[in-house]
Amino acid sequence: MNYSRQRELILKTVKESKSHPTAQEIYEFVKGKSPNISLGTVYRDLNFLAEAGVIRRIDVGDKQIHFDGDILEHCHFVCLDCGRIHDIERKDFCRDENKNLIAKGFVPLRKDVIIYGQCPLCNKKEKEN
Amino acid sequence: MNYSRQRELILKTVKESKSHPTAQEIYEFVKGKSPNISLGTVYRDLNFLAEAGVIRRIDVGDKQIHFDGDILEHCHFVCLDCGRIHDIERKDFCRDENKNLIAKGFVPLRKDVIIYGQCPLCNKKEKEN
DNA sequence: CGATAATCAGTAATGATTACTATTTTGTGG
DNA sequence: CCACAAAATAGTAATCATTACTGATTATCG
Repeated sequence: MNYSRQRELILKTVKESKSHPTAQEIYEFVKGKSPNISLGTVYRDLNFLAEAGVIRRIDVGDKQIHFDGDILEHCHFVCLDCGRIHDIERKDFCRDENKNLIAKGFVPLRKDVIIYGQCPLCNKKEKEN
Repeated sequence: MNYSRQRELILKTVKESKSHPTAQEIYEFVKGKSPNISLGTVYRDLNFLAEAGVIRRIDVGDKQIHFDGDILEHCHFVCLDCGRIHDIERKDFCRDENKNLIAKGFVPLRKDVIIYGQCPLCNKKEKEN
């Protein structure tokens, strides 16, 4: 039991892209291969795939959600000038963090680390039921 | 030269809050002290203060921007059940990361690290001009 | 005071995302 | 091969946080 034709196309597009595209950008690309695809379908399928864990959502605070086909652990560097999202390897981030980045020409200014999961209160509640 | 009365009130509200409130929540709170304040003013002043670096924006992907009066380096833990944003100390995050968190009852599932700054290309361009 | 700039309230506009509905596609069991 | 139920889709309308705009108000500083 595989994904539908459209969903497969959207998945392939995200997986093959290196640019962390938005839903709109993915829509514009897949329209070339499946001209009457709808934007709603792109959103629905992207959410489906993200929920299934085969792609990853990236929220960098530029009003649009970006998508990443690489679900292996890595960080992102967002350029405040051009807006591009660069992939950062784990080893270039933790321990002497900025050193490696700066050596590659990046100028890090600010960092956001967000962990998602279940908080102690909700975990306790769940265990009790 | 200080901030205006409204701006001061909004700053104080964010600084004294521990709950990482949204613009709407801040608006509702300050309305109690300055009843005819406008939502637009709250947004404008929050953006002004964030731009000035005295408060911090947090984008956790729940459609609303949250604000944090604590600008010292720390991470955030977002509960996928209740949506609450918990502060995480730096030392509880890096090195044996999850160990400390789990010991406190957190169940970490996913982590997003985003670094903001200038990318090598834009830095090069800037230097050339 | 008085001119000038900053700030504001209130409301309208924006734009990414989601919801909805009628139609089409798909898969399954006979 | 076919009928039929479930899933997916196109196209459009609705949502809703945020921003833009406008005319009025307030602060600043000579």
